[in-house]
Amino acid sequence: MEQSNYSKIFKALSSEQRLKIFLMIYKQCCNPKDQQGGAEFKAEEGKSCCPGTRIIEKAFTHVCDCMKLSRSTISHHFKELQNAGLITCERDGRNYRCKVNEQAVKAIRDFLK
Amino acid sequence: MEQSNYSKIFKALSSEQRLKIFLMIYKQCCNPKDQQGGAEFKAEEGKSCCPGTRIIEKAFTHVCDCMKLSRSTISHHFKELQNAGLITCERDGRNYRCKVNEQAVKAIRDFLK
DNA sequence: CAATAAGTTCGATGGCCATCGAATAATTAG
DNA sequence: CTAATTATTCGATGGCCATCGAACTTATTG
Repeated sequence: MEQSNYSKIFKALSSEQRLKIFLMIYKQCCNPKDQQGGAEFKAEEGKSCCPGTRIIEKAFTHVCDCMKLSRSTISHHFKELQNAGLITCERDGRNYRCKVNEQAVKAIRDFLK
Repeated sequence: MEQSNYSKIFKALSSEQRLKIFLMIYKQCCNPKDQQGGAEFKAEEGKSCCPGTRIIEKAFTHVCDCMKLSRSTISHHFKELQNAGLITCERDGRNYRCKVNEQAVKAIRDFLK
């Protein structure tokens, strides 16, 4: 991965609020046992597959419930995370379905290797 | 390491120019074989120790030679990298002696583990 | 259809930040 | 001491960005 892509990823994670949002999603995707109380913030039965591609239903709504930011700001942060390639989101009716992008996770892990 | 420290590190690396400076120093410290032509950008004989704590002499000057930025801007970037805990610098007379902070490198490697 | 719910888009705002050149300080060489 | 070299500090500037509320769109429910 090129330097400019890394700086995009790091820029996306340089906002403390956005980092928090990303880690909420990441932990649900990759370490479902580590969730801190947010019992509902969990992939639905039958919607998850292998670790790392677990799909989060109603991600937007749950993030809104957990943070003191306006919905428009959170919408903006989701967009930035998508633009940096960190997450992928789909609309499902009125709701959001989203997952962490494994390629980006691998890139972060390979940085400084 | 706490989330707010991670966002500081990522903020420091979110500027493309600053990322480039950090990687120049990092590669000299940790992978001296990987240098791209900058033959002079190398720890002096007898000044280096174990990998990861290799000391870079005249880092500031060499970075200035390699980048199209004013010296004042580069000075600013060095300060930001220090504030984020990524590098440590000392003055040695008129020159700069600097090295990568292993603790920060470890933190980056442990992110998403 | 009407009402509610979920996200998006827009415009404004305040603040931070990358960059520069100039002035300054500190050190070394002649 | 003087001149040259090296890096810092300062003030200005232009641009980007996090945040908000309001208006809007789309989808669901009754």
